[in-house]
Amino acid sequence: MASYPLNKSLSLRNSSEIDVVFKNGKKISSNLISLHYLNSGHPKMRIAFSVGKKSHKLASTRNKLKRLMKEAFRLNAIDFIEQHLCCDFVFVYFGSDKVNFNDVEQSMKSLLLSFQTKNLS
RNA sequence: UAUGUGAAUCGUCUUGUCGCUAUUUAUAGAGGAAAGUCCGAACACCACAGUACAGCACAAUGGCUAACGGCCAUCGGUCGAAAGAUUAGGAAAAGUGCAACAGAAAGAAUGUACAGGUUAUGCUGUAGUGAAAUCAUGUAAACUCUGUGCGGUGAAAUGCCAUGUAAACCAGCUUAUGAGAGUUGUACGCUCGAUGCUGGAGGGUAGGCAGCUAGAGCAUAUAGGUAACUAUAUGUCAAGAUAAAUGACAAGAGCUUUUUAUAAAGUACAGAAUUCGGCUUAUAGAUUCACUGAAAAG
Repeated sequence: MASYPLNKSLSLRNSSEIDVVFKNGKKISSNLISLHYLNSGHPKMRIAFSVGKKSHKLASTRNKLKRLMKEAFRLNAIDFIEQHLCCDFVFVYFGSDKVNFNDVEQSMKSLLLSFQTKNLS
């Protein structure tokens, strides 16, 4: 199974830029995850993952959910990355604490699909 | 033996595929609590830290430690049949406050009954309530007193680089006879000192590097000590991220529960953020050692 590496250069790190995405960007959501995105004019696309502190109090569960999202994105986003979009993406998880990887992956797939169709039309 | 008590340890593992972070490109990569941020330090800056008051903490005796409000030992109190557990354990003849219920009354009080005594009252004794009833007593996890200790801030410290017209503009006040600033609550003292303070209107940054992982380090052995702990020798280097790496999937094994040897379900608490020593709280399950001998059973 081929997949695309997801390293430090692709991640969106600056907190103020993430705030900008939340404020001015558009939003799509599936059953577990929502995606905020903004055409930023930055040469590379950049991605961040976020889990709310209010809904998930323990740091370890937040950590786990972020990793699950990351993995789901990494395994399913090959076509997505090859388009070389100049966008910033922020994925926000709002589901419950107890999920397995398959659920997250399904949700991520449907989210990416809906983004594609919206973007093409 | 079960049960009980105490101390200590572990807290899933292996293989494959795909990935993440660091850099030496080959290796390494989350805990016993990484948590709470409750104490004590290292380190940094402010007079390498001053004085007085205020404030805070602690409190049997002896020891350990870099230090402590921590730990160890012993004595006393309380609980337990025992092994053991637990203990904010100085002072009430300096003063103030408080003392449920009961009781006339818990101190600006002194009632009732009986007896004694007296001309009579005051007075004396006994009874009853209560933990305590008259030179009161108890209480300091009430104020207080005594003794001892304590300067502040906290890696968002601090230093350097970059960016920004940034010492821009307007009004008022003040000023080397000292404005004002400096990290102790107040007063003093000390240091710096005109690039000052207040208001208005307007604009911009909030990024990087160091600090940042060799340390009161870890393991083993020997010696001293009842112990906490200390000394010596040998070996060893073991995460360094910053919207924050340490992951996902598949297969197998282990453990627990249910069950019919198949099989099914479960496998805690929880995620480093400058670094150490403690305390407190959360925790499925497993292991080892020492000790006790009440009731009940053999």
